[in-house]
Amino acid sequence: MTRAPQKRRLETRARLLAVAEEIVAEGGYGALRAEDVVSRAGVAKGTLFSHFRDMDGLLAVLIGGRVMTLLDEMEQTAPPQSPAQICAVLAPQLEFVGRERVIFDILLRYSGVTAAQAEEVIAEGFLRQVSILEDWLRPMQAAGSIRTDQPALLLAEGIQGFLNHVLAIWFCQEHDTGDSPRAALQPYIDAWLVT
Amino acid sequence: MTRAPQKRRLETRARLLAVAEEIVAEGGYGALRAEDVVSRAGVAKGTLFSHFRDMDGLLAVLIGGRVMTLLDEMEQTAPPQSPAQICAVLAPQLEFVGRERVIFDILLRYSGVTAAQAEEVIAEGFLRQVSILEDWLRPMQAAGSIRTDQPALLLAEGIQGFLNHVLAIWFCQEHDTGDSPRAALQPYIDAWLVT
DNA sequence: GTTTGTTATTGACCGTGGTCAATTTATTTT
DNA sequence: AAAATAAATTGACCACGGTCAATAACAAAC
Repeated sequence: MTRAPQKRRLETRARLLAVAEEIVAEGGYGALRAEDVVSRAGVAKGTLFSHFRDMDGLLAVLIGGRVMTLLDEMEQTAPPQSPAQICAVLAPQLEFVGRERVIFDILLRYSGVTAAQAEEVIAEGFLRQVSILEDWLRPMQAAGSIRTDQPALLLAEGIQGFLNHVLAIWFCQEHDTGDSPRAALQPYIDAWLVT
Repeated sequence: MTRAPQKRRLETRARLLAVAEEIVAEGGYGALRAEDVVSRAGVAKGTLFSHFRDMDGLLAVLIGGRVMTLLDEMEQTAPPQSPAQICAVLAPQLEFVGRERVIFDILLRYSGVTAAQAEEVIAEGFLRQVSILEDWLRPMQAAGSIRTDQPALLLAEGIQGFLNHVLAIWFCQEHDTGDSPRAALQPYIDAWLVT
């Protein structure tokens, strides 16, 4: 039987997260150093790693939070009615993840971690994204604007796959090319949802 | 004007690679330590990093070699005639990459590095895979066994995307479930290539 | 063979992530 | 309130990847 954490611990954790966000705001996720976090937060190094398994764990929490916000916003937009609109709605996420390679890495790594372990916001986020997509696709199927020969779930998961695919490519070509990941996404979605 | 490397350098490089392969054979890619490599190879640490940018660079060469072998084998099999056969032919690759997360990570990271920089076997491998797939899909399109409304190139690239997708999922669920990544791949390929 | 210039290797050194026995702080028991 | 138990924090310590000025090995020029 594990006890509830004491107030002090929650405060420490909050301070660590706040400081981390601050550092990220200044220099991006790639600039996050353990030493910096603990010194700014006024705690010892060990404390950080008693709150988060490792730096990736901390990153996962930070990034997971952002993802959740993005999903909230996504959920509140009007449901898209066509493949093109789906791409449009997904654009903010692509933009966010496309910003830094670390984000992409962390997302991929934590995307399916059994959410049994606390703080795995990311896994939850992925599931949520699929179910949001699914909820959009089903009406479109009913309206006959996309294919109906496959379950909406599979189509939704496939879209997620394509998202990762274009992002992977995006990070490889050192984005000197003017085209955005979103532009790359379009043809896949079109072909995938085709009537 | 850069000169050709001297014999000694080539020998050192060969020794480093040989030793690295040896260590990998013993404990997997995850067990590869710089210290071990250099001590077994009888060189100083700096030498290793004068031959390879970093550990990932070394891994990329090792893994790239394997991938190339797999592609060679894939190229020599009889061209598949159906989506199911495509999955079957891709199985060895899934099996290899699915073995260790590091493999997947490295592949993803180096998959599109401008092959201008030498030793980027992996980027080459990805392009090769797409073109092999493309060469298989075109006859299938001609035979009418798969969809013809999309260019073979896009279909090939999509397949690559699904490969990565199922692998990503595979690594998340800590593969305690009995199902292989290959089984997960099938429905996507079927839906993607559907007539 | 000696000098000069280039390539290859060296290894002490540093930055950073992560650990863990010891210590301090809080909570419960008597 | 004092003693006993548990939670939270500490910081010296280690492992490992990676750097770079110094040095050795080699090749070319004389």
